[in-house]
Amino acid sequence: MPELPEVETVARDLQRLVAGARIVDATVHWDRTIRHPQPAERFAAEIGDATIRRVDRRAKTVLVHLEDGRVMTVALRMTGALIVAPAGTPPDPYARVVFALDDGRELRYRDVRKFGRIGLWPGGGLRSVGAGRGARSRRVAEGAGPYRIGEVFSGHGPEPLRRSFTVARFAERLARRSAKLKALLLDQSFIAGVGNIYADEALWRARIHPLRTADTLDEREVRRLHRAVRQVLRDGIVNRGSSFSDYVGADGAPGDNAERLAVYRRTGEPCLRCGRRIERIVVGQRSTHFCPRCQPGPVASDTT
DNA sequence: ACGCCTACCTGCTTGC
DNA sequence: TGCAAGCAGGTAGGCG
Repeated sequence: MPELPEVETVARDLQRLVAGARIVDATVHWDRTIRHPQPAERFAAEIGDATIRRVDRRAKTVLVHLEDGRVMTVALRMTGALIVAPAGTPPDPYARVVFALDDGRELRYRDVRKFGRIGLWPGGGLRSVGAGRGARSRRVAEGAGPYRIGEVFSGHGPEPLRRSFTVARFAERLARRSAKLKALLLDQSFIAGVGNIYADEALWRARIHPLRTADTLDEREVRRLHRAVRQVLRDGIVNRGSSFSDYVGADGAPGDNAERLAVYRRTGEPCLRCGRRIERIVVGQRSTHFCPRCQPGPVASDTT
């Protein structure tokens, strides 16, 4: 999907474009886009006539805060996009939910692959977006109904761009885990917002092999990885995100970051640091790109 | 805790 | 040209 930088770009665009606008109508073209607790049939009625106060982001989810305190969450997953269309823009066959605004514009949720989900939550208590198995088992353990706010939004790891995400905190979390770094960076309960593109980019930047396990990093490597994760995400935001096929900002324009990536989808091309050809392997069923020279292999002792 | 698998969807690219 | 296989930015959930 859109990863952290793409979602951040969309949220900032929306804040600029639709904060203060009123939603006067909503049309759901694909029911399953609407997740619990609002059945799709009721969603349009529930959201109708709501004014948008503010738009921001948590992990990879766009949060649309309404004046009455309720929050609409939009998880874009793989191909979701939120686009503000000026009045008179021709309909989009991939628009799954369309919000009519009071000034004639439309806020369109477009999603070719239909993986994305939109929720509408009561005010007060929305804190963080649930991720991983932990979130569900916690709900069960507490005996709460499914999707009670607070539980739904409780499973995410730290936001990597916050000041509270320190090297020390990262080091402590890494030391407790024996998983491969690539898999760990993709785990939203470990760190929020990193996806396949930025995981590969961060590891290349830190000069660490994707198959290294978390608890084998020394202090300097942890520091490099911490810096690298933050830097690739910040660069992504500055460049308005990485576009390959579907991702666009809320203004409908693709981002500029894809052409600046060092390894992602650059298999066989020269490493920007050393010239060696970039390799592609599969880790946890995900495409993984790295430079075999700059990012030396995890084990040298197997055969010796 | 972790790895592996399937499912959810559609469209584009690649290879025969 | 046609057609099938493989691939894609994410994540939930089941099993071992």
